Amino acid sequence: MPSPPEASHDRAHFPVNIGEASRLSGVSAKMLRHYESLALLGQVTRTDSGYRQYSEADVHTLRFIKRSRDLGFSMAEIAELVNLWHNRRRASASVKRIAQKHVDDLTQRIEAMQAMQRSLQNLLHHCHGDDRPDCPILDDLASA
Amino acid sequence: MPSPPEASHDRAHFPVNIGEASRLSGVSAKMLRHYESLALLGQVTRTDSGYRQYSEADVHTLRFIKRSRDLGFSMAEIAELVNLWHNRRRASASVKRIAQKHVDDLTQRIEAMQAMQRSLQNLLHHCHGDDRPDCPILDDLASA
DNA sequence: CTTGACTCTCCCATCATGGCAAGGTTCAGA
DNA sequence: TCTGAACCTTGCCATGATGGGAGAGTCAAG
Repeated sequence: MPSPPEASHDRAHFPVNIGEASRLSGVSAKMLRHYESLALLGQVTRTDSGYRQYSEADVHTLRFIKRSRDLGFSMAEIAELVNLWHNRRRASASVKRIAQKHVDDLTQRIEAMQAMQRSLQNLLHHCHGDDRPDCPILDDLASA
Repeated sequence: MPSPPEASHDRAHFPVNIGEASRLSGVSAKMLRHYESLALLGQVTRTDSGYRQYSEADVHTLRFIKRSRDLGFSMAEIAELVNLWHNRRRASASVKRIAQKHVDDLTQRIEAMQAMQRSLQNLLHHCHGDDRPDCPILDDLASA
């Protein structure tokens, strides 16, 4: 008879230890502890010997956090999003406001980087890049 | 007779203290000390009482650093660039290589951020953003 | 001499993440 | 039952570029 398999990549039986929660969520164990210290997961239960025990709901929340990080939200924003997610009386406008602000931040940062890129590509274009010392890139950095 | 004016925004007479070097270069005094600890400025001379004294050449180098930071180069890259700038036997290819790598880095980061932006704008588009709780943004974060 | 502006060094904080060390726990196999 | 591997714990330090502040010393003008 096959006893419960404990396999990492298979259906886990909950609650799970931190390593398994990490594998299931794609978040490193280090970050799991960190998120806990940021109070993103509420009370994480422990075994008698102190091991953290993650429920299926915890892992769900961790996946939510992971996805939010992948979209570039800061931990402060994610804390807000998780709260809204867990609050059935939220207004979708609150969520949209956070997301819109993040998009605006991204837009600004992208534009700043594109401006750098334009300047640099202009300089690159003028630098012959051989073994001679003359270099319009350095000239620009030194004088602009 | 007007004695030397020491004016911040006028022609300074060198060497200058850190505050004046900061104003002339646009780099904060805090960062001047930091750059010194990174050995970007060589030996900064001191008065008997320990005040730093910046030469005109130092301020020129600081402007170079400032401009490089504004273009997004890391301090490690800037250290290389400053060395090349001060080395008359440099090959412009060395400079171009650094700049090209930086442009490639920027390209990658911009693309990553644009990908985030596309996803987010798609989600924003579907969220009505009113006082009802239904929210496709949260749905996506929770399930994707 | 006093006062205010300036400077000095040192320490701490950011933000999300990784690494390491020293020690305790769990479980499977011999 | 013992042992070793694999796991977990806490705690500290590091990143990169920057800012803030404390406590003390310096300088120049009044």
